[in-house]
Amino acid sequence: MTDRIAKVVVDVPAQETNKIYDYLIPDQLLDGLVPGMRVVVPFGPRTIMGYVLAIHNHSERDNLKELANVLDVQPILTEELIELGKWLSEETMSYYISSFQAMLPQALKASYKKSLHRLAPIEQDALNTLFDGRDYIDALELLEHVSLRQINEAIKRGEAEWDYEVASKGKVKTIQMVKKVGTLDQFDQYLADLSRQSKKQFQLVDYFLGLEEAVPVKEVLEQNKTTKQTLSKLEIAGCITFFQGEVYRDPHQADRFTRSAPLPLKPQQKQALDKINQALTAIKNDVFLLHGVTGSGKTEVYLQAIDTVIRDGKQAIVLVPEISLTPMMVDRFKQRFGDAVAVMHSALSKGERFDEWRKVHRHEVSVVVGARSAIFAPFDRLGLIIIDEEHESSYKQEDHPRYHVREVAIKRGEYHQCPVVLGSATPNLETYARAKKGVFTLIDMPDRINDSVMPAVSIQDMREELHLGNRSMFSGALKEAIQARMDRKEQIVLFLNRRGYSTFVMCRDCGYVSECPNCDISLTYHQRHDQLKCHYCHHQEPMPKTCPTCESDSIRFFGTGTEKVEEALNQTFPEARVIRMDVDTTRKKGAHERLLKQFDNHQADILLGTQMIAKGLDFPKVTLVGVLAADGLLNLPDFRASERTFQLLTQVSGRAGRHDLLGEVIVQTYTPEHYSVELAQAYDYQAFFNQEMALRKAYQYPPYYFLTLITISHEQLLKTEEVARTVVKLLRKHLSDEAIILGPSPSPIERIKGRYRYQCMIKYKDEPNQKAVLKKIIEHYEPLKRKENLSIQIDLNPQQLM
DNA sequence: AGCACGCCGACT
DNA sequence: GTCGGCGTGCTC
Repeated sequence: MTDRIAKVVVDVPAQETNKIYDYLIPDQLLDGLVPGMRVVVPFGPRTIMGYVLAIHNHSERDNLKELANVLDVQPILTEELIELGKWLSEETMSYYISSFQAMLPQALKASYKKSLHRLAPIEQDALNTLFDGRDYIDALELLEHVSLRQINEAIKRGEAEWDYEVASKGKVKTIQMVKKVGTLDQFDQYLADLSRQSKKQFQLVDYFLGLEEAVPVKEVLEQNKTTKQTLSKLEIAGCITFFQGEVYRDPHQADRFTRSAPLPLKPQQKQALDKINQALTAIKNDVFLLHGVTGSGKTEVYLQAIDTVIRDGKQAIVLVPEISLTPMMVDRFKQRFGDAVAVMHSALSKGERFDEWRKVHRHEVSVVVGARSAIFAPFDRLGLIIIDEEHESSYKQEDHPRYHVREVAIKRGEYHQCPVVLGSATPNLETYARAKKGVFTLIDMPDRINDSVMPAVSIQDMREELHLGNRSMFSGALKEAIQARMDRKEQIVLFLNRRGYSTFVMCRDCGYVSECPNCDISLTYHQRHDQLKCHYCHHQEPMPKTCPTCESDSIRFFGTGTEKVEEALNQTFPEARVIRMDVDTTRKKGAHERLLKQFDNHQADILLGTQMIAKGLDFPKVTLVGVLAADGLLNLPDFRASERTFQLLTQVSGRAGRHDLLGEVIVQTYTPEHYSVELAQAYDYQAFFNQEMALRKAYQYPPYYFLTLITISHEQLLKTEEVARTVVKLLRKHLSDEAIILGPSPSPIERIKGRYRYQCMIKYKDEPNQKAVLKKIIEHYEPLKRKENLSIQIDLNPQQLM
């Protein structure tokens, strides 16, 4: 007997439905249905989408319903990805459906349409006339006009029924194509019948006789300067045929890339490549940490390792942080591997993303370069996974499933027995610790390939500047350095980790600070629109002219954002051309690229920006990098603050003097004696690692302890507190005595979007019970979750403690 | 998450 | 008496 039970995960993201359902496979679908396909299934009174995880020959239950339909011709998940999805759900405590959705492009999500289907004339006149010649009415439209009762009565009388339509969201783009189908005889016959005036027809016959493959109709018309009407004559004669052909929305279509050849390698690059190649030939799933300073030539090592992989007939995934997925980076891969590369990043439209994904799915490419989600590329012969800038926080997904791409990469590496390469100048502390322990293989690349030295970093103590009477945001040294670059026609990059104009607005008379009504956070002034904005819930309000409480007019801006720096730059250096780059100036599609190109063409002298300019940029004429306030990150309530500061300062310094001109870095700070500032100045990763590890050990943080962060939120403060307290109590009771449970305490931002937030943290070394306990707690609060909109979020190995 | 069922108060 | 509010339970 054939297997006819499909094991299905249904598209309902809820605790109670987070299980695998059994369906009977009807005869007509039996042929060709395989695991990994999307299906349409009846679920209660409606019809929804689901993923087939397996096909079995028996079920624990009887009275199974039948599958309604199949949405795919080919499976969209491989056996490996099905297992990976299940693992991901368990690992992150997410629903199965959420994991599978996260692994696939948006375009493969289901779209649902509910409508009323008229089967016979309806007694109820109002309802009947509403149909007005149609047989289906959309449910939303329907309910605007008639009551549910009337509809239900019609259904009961058998005059109508609900119809649930399930379709895939994304569309495959097609264009009209034409190809030759006629025989030579047919063409001859056609020519014989033509009148001598039909010049275009003769031309077209000629054209098609010399053509073997299909061509877009548009192209034929353009090339022959004719019209569809004329072309159709040949179709009627049976010489050619029209059809809809699939095409890719290719965002890089217009670009022609000159292919690049592998560059000669320096000894340290050769050594690194050799080690990776060894693992490639041995088919071993080693994890390498490529610790190489900025400019050490990591990318060329990646490129050449991938080359080996491709020549073996295998495939490679390259992950880069979203922010550094710049055209420059993409071009480098396109130049080396041409059409063998698919690119996936968030700047693509949903359709474009879908098409890049389909290239991978059909194995038309061997390399994917992309941001986080590209780790799920449906390759079947994976030979290598590379994660560049592995310390980047964007590799952790911050909503369900809360996965870290590094862990997924290692999992896939195990399955395919392929190496994973993590690259960084400032590795994540946990990664480096694993490398030192020998879990990962450490490869050092300490030298810059062009033998240039790292730029000198000088620290400016802003407290001293203040004592000297300098109340501006530029230290004397920075001001001088900027002026010098301006005089020499060189370029400058300035970095400030805060957008907007001011960080907060305060009344000098009464101390009033404008705060967001929904979030416990002060509002940021944005000069451009003269508005106060909340960066968390996007609330905005006009800037008050006088203090709302005491009506004094001494309401002032405090703190500094990029807008204010821009203004100050224009005042201090009136001749300087400044480009400001932050979320506010790059919101529009393509703005990011445009601004960078402008700067590259030296249409500006100063590039001023937030985090987004810290990575991957490489401009030959930049000889000065200024960090306006290194303390911005340092004072955040997060145990990783020092690490982030060190990483940021090092990354930013790497932007200066990468070429023949000597670079200089100036870091302004109020805490010059902080070790992450001092050691970044000395480019001493080792010392930083040692010092930070000692602190992590003393304060019981990763990598010495694992963390779990639980955030409870609710509209009422009291309820939030109460639940948080109970959660902690339950954890204390059910976890081992070795687990350290902190809290509950208000989250660093106690209220966001009108909801109070409390958190507690578990620090542990080995807690095999933890997930089961957490699951129990979640289940216990399930009713309250539905009834009062309570939310309990669990983040295993959190990267952000906010 | 929907959706049905069922129980209660507010109306013609 | 009927309409519609929402609390409860189920979905192979």
